[in-house]
Amino acid sequence: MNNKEKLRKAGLRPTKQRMIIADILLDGINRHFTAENLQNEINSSGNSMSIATIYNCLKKFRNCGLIKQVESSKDTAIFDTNINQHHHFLDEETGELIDIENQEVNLHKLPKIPQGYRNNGVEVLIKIKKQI
Amino acid sequence: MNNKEKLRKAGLRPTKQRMIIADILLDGINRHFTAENLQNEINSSGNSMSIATIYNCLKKFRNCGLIKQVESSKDTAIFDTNINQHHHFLDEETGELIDIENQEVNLHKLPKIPQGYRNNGVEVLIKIKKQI
DNA sequence: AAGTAGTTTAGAACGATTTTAAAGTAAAAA
DNA sequence: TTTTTACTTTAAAATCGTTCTAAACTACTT
Repeated sequence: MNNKEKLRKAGLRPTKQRMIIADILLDGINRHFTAENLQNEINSSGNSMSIATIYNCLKKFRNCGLIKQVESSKDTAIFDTNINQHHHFLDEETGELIDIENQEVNLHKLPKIPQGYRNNGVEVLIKIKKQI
Repeated sequence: MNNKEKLRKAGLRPTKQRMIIADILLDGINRHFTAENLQNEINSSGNSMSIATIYNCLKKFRNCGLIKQVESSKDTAIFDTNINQHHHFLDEETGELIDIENQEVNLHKLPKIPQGYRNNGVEVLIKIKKQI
């Protein structure tokens, strides 16, 4: 399925700007990035667009499940092109994130989901620190 | 150990402002809060201080391990008085966090920590969604 | 071809957090 | 003690990521 079809399927009108972003993000390669990182990639690709459009697009893509947003207490939002359930190492000092494939973690026992809720995904974060 | 001793032990000068905050936070009760929540509690206790002091103090307390900061992509930093390793349910729609005791989760298999790093704590986040 | 609903844009606005630099305070030294 | 020193607090300004605004534009439908 090409990117135009992916956007249509997600209910998003495939505008010029969204296609530029889709061509960068939806290439099957897993990566973490911020809105600013993406803006730089857009510019390097010879295109340009308003930062508001980039934020709008990231929010739409995320809400449609085309990308994920990583849970992180950094001051800048971090997005992830890996939309499969997976986990992360986090170096809290640098903010660096490293993917952990889902099968690398075995969650043997999980607590009961609170009454009236359903499980919507599990994320394991292993905080790591550089050894001296 | 009283709060003055706790601050001293953490290498923090027990100033009037830090004692006010310690008296609110270090009472052994587990809770999640933002800087603004804390300011409201300070005000309700008949005290007051600059918001800059509150942020400075939260950062110092966190760096000393007296409190934790929760990994969350919300736009407001969330702190946690529960400093033991534990986990959370997160309702992504409301931002509500619910504690999960460490023994409620059994991490059977963990990936190898990257070369040159050491494990600095594991946090499991179970995202939950209200059922319709 | 015309209509309409959704999208992009630059720039203003926003809100959480940090910085500034001056005044204040706790601890250490004399 | 008193003096000195280093640390802390403060209000206000600044910063920075992100969102809003409202006007211009564009994709799709009729």
